[in-house]
Amino acid sequence: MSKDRIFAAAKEVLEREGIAGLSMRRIAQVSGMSPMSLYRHYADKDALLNALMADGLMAWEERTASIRAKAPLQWLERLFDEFLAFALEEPHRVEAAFFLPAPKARQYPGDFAAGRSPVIAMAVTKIDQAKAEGLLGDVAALDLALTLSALAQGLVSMHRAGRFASDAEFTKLYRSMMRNTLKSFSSYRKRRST
Amino acid sequence: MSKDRIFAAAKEVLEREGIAGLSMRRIAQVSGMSPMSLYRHYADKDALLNALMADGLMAWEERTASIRAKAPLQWLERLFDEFLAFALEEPHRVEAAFFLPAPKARQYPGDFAAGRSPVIAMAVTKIDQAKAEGLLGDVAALDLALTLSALAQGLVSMHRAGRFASDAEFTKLYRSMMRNTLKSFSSYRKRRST
DNA sequence: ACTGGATGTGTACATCGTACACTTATGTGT
DNA sequence: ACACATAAGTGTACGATGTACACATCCAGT
Repeated sequence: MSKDRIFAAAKEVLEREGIAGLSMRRIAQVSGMSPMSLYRHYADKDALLNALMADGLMAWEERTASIRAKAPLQWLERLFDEFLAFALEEPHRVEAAFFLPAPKARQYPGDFAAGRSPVIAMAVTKIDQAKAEGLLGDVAALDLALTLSALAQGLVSMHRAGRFASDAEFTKLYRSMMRNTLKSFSSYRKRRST
Repeated sequence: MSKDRIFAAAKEVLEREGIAGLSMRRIAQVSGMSPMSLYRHYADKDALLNALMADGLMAWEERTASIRAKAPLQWLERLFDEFLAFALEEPHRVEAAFFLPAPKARQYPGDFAAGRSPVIAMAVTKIDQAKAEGLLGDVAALDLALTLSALAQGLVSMHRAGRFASDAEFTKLYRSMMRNTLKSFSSYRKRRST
């Protein structure tokens, strides 16, 4: 199907020139078709971008699926390390998956509570597991999962906006922040702690 | 100076039609000048957007300056409540200030460590104060300030991307997350280097 | 009054998304 | 094998955008 050829071309352009380079005409050129032919397969540019977003999300889910860590807190650390790697290795993909205006994005709380995001669902499972083992204080699992996600995404969004002096600097900070935050929740008990 | 007229027009357009509506021609029309005359005062569109960003930042700094809370942790809570209010009341301004690709954005760690961001600097002061009062564990103040900022920004970026069912839902979650995170650091005591 | 820089403008071009009318390829029923 | 309907692909064109460039206008200092 030539729809695949178009999509492959879009991915190629995205990877090579970033989101800014993603014009219908450019994609058409790379795919070897005429610009208007894209519209036979995608309603409009947004539809194509949505497909790229879904693809980015899939790539992300595949990455997370390969995480092998039995201890729940370890798994969470690995998860966010993986997100960092994803952001550094395929920034355009991450951008498409997490930062593009996304009309069909999953919404909190409904979609997440219902487990429609496999990654968040897995994170929630791990958090519950950690709580059961007494490794985590009394926080709502979904809220904690979302907190960590928001933090990671916020850091990546800052990085993407040129807020860090270098990738190395960013990596160091991201790692330390995610770990500190996770740890701070580990020792957090609703009250009367210490 | 007609540069001011142009800038005022840009702000008006930003407020009324969002970033998407910000075209040179539209701004020119609102300012009552010809499109090309804008170039006499701003090198290009990016320069104008940069000015809008700086203005948004200024508005943010003014908002934070009005926070009256002597207890350091209270001040921090108020700070992030204010950020929420800013994001909900003037989303376009926030977008311009924090999410626009910003070539002259302040960078971590240099600019922040040097106190070039008044808000972060104040937050760091408050955190140190809280630490001195034994209200906070042993975390690097700047790192904590940045963690909280990243979290807030991540949440707002999710909201902006339509990830929450409603403003009310978002508000509830934002508040609870910021408070929980701050609280979790309050009782966090383990030692860890950056 | 003259002149030179500052300020404003009109025209034009490349690029973008995409509407629309058209041609060509493909598959189906007879 | 043929006719014909539908799918797939294309060429042309329009309106929007950023902005280069040559020109017009204005005003200060002589």
